[in-house]
Amino acid sequence: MKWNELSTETCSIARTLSVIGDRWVMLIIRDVFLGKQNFSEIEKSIGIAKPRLSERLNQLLQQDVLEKRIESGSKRAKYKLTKKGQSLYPIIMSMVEWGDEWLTDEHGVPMEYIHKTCNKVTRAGALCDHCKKPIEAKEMLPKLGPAIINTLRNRANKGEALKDIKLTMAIPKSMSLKELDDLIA
Amino acid sequence: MKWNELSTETCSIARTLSVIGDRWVMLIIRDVFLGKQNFSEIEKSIGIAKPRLSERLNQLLQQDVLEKRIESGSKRAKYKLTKKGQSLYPIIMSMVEWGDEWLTDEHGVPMEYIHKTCNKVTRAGALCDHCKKPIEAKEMLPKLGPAIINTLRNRANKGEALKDIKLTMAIPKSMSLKELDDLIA
DNA sequence: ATTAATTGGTTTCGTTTTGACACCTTTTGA
DNA sequence: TCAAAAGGTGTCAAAACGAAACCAATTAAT
Repeated sequence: MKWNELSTETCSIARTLSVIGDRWVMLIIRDVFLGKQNFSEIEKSIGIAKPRLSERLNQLLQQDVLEKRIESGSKRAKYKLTKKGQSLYPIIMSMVEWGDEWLTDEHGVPMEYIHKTCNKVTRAGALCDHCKKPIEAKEMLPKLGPAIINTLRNRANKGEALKDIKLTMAIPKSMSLKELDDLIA
Repeated sequence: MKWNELSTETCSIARTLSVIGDRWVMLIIRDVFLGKQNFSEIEKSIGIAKPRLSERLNQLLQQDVLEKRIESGSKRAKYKLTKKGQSLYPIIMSMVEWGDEWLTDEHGVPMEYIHKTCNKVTRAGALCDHCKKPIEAKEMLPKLGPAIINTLRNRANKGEALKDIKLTMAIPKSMSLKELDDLIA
């Protein structure tokens, strides 16, 4: 698969990676969250080559993750997060969480975050939005959604064998061909 | 900055990206979560070039994210997630969440997930582990942790100007030089 | 038991992406 | 008013990449 085909996959992980699955993008987003919103601030902070930073910023503008805004009293633009960009925050925080847990050395964690709402040093947990209990892989039952069923059906109608489709898509291995067959019938 | 310097940054996001901040790694992890744990299954499912898959798998073995296990009755090894690998699940789910929200087309979401604990179709939310309320960027107050203070102090002791250190690190822009100075004193 | 197909790679090679650096124009600060 | 910094673009060599050929070990089919 090529880089630009990622965004057309019927998989939310692949689609998300088509936006942020790159060496630099998440570091840029991090900096913008931290308030570093000019070209050079970001460049110096993460040590990225200028042509690369330029490319990435334009890409993020086009994908509506960042927007360029000129504030009054200045002629220079700042890069700000759009709503879409702001909602990358849970991804950022789950990365912080994982890094804090698995990649911390004897000096302790790099940063702490105080949740102003409850005034405590907080770790963002992936909690179920219904029962508020922690979500773990083995407690989740993946179920094919409408988009993937639609894609399966289209490809089967074009004469592709179900087992070949299954091999090339992000479908739980545990799903049998019969189950898939019933779903697209 | 070069790719291999990422892991030594005093930033949990950068450190996490040194493991998963690559075109392919997260797709491999996704497949292993879905039960696709052989070389060819993964290869076919994500359409990665073989030498690349080989590289990435070895990298993940070395980083203790995956382990190679031979199950009884077979001579072929499977790639399984270690504890460290399993705890990438919140990152995966927050990516699913973002993709579902921002990159879904008219056919609806690719997959749904049922939380067996409460038996509902669930979305993983980033909730405060204290008050269980959603965490948003503007509700969080970043505070320098022990590791970053230690790094600041070391570099300042080597004669580097505080403002130059600040520029090259992931420190909130809002923090003044005076505040930093007090912290490392 | 023999053979064919599949698995899990490695090697080679041409193409693409990257980082470093020089260069340029516009904006800002002194 | 002049110098420095900001915010880029163009060039080029080095690194990373995908496609394809190849191979030994394992598994499946006969």
